[in-house]
Amino acid sequence: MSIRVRFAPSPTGYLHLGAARAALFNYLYARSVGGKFLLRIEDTDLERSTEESTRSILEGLEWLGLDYDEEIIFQSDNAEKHRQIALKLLEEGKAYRDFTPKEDRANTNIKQNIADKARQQQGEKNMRDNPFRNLSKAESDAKADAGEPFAIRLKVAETGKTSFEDAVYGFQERDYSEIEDLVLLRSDGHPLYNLAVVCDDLEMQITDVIRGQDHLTNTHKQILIYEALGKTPPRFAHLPLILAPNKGKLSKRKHGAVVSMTTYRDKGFVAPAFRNFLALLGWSAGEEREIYSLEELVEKFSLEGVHRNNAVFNFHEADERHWTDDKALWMNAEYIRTMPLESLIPLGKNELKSAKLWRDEYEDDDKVWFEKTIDLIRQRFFTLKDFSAQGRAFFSEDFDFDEKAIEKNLKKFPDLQTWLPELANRLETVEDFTHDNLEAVIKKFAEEKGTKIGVIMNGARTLLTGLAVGPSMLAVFETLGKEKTIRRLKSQVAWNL
RNA sequence: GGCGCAUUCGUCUAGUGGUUAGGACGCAAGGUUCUCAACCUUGAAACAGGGGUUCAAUUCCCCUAUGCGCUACCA
Repeated sequence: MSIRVRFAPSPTGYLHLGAARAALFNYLYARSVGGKFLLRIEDTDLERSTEESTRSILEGLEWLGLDYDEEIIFQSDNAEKHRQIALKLLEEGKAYRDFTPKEDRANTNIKQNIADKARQQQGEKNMRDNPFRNLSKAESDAKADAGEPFAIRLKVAETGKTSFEDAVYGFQERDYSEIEDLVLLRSDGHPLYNLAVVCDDLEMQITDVIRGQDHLTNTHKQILIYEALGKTPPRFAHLPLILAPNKGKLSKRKHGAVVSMTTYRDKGFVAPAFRNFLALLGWSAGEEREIYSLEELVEKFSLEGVHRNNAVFNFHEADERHWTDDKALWMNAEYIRTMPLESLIPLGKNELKSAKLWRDEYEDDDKVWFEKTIDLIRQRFFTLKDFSAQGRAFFSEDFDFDEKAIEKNLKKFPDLQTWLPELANRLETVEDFTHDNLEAVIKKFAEEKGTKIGVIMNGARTLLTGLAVGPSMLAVFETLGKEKTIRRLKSQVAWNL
């Protein structure tokens, strides 16, 4: 049977880091073995699920280039089937009705409550002490017929243990005494997660379940359901978690935008770069290398290469320069300056468009110029945003002057206020406005003025680009062209700021 | 509290019963340069602790510590 895996997010927010990586690993695994990568939206939590989230998740997957096979399954569509299956288990005596009134839980600190409760009743807990567990069928039916509300619980055997071989964590075993009679169907008739997952995975013919390690212990419960259903469980592979810098849980609520896929898209990340980064969080090919194309990841990926220990996503909230993981930032810059120019062009276009700097000539009469310019300035950029920010002066006359640059490169050398317009006149005479010719003229000019060439160049840089940093000035002159170069050198705007 | 999982530089990680414990990011210093990146060179930086097993343990076993997860009529 061919391999079938699924990514099954619940639509309660945007696609976050951990989920994205789970999706990526599923995708890589499926592609590497020639299997199918399916998508299932687990929207059974009606209160928290939103269509907006679903859309956001799909966008995130699309951005990462993780295309799925077949139709998307919405778990809520299958609720009735799940209910029937629970009823069937009840019928077969593998589950029972629990008439215990539903406990109202305050949703805050719920985990804490559970732990506290467990602490109080330590030693005396018995997972099989439900008074309705051994009710006769007649009695149970009678109560149900009388309209008493009930949940359906799986009847877990008194003794024994479940076990499975996890592809990442190895052999796992759990004693039945550690597993409660889990609820399959709520008293309001809604199927619960563990039941729904098992039913859907069965229906979708999933062969390998690859998901976060937070489900490792849930797996035992699910195996119990598979057994009750008389089905063979799929193979399981659990992934280590991605933690916050304090090694705590990385959460949407606490960490916000830094864990959202859309943030990276909107902040100018190149999708293949971020995907590459994500792949290396919890997996390695066992070689000293970090740049991998999607094809290479597919080729190299294996579950054996997945780690068992959690990874820290190392960002610094307070530090603007290190707002997200340094390695992600570095990788993005690496991609921007080394990816094939033709792949970068559309991304640059996109960025300029959204900054309202795009002109159609860039694809037409000025195509060559545009591509050359992108190629020139990409060398020192970290994100696509830089094309419209630091790169603005190349595409627009309307750019800002950096105060520090003015101070450092212009005002510190007052002579430049007359020299640079003078240089402009000199450049006017240059017929062939290219690197070598410009260099000769400027060198000579600097010598005449008895100043270092750097003073001239940096002053010019600030007048031409508004910045203190940037590409080699000879390249900038050439790229901007004679007319703009001369105009900007003569402009007194910066001097008056 | 119970159960489970984990533990190599700050972070991502490689690795082996005998290694100068390797790489990457970040950081620092130097070189190069018209600036800043890039690039090159160099540097600081790790096997959680304690017991075993062994001629030898970072590697195998146990314990402790720490972290994380699960322990819901959430997913």
